[in-house]
Amino acid sequence: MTAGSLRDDLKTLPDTSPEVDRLVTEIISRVADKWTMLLIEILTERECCRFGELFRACEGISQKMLTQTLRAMERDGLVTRTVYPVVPPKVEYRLTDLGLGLSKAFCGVWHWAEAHFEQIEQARRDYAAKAENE
Amino acid sequence: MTAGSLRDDLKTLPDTSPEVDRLVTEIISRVADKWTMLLIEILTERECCRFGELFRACEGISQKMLTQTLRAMERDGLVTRTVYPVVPPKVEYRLTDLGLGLSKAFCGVWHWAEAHFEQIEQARRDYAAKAENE
DNA sequence: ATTTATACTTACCGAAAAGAGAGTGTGGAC
DNA sequence: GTCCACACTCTCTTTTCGGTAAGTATAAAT
Repeated sequence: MTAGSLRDDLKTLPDTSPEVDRLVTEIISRVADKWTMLLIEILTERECCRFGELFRACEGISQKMLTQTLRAMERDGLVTRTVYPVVPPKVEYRLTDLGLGLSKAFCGVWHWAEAHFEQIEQARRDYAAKAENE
Repeated sequence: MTAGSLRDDLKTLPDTSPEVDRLVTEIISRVADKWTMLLIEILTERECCRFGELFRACEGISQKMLTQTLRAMERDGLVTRTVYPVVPPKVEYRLTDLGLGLSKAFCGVWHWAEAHFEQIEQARRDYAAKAENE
């Protein structure tokens, strides 16, 4: 496929109002951050997770960020948070249908990134090499 | 479609190594920011743009951010930057095939967001209302 | 001689995000 | 009585982000 024909395909997408554009952009950048995506991935695979489980699965995250990210996802209707009134506390998270839909939509980007990350790394090396020769 | 069957679909995706996971996550969060997405959209529509044109099309952006974002995109191989040695300077940007591929992959997310932003806003209202009653 | 156009680059500053690490509540095991 | 488990929550510090505004280079137009 050439750049030209691919672009023609893309051009046929429906135009949207600038207002919707802004909303959509805001939602995407809200949702397309590192931890949110990782959590969506984990919750897609595991169905239902406790806080500590997510904490261990999401290596590198701090408790603070995990709480914050989960709260934002709950607020946006992507996950449900179920608290069991027991001691020690037990809280379960799972994706809603909305969250699963997003997970599916992201698959395209995920696949693209998987298929092309070597190209990107090569581009970065080329760029660095070019910069060095100047 | 139920949550269960949708999840089953998603589960059939190939597993990837944690290393690739990290790379892919890094690339996506690199690429999924507000300005990069907007620029990809504009360049998908307009094919070829000068700096000033992008500056005007991307309302709200500062010159600094525009330069920075374009440089990052160039570094990642998403756009080409062509400098014409004339005065006043003339520089043209256009998406590479890699950039167009990303544009296409993001369409899915874009469509999802377009189709569901009202649901998200409703979820946010519900969440705010619930928080207020406590 | 001065202004204009273009595409930056640089310096500075405040705001916002994020990490580290300690603290909290409570019931049951020891 | 003490400790542990779990899911936070709070504070403090560091890092990063992003905006403003000024500066640069140069040829042509006035």
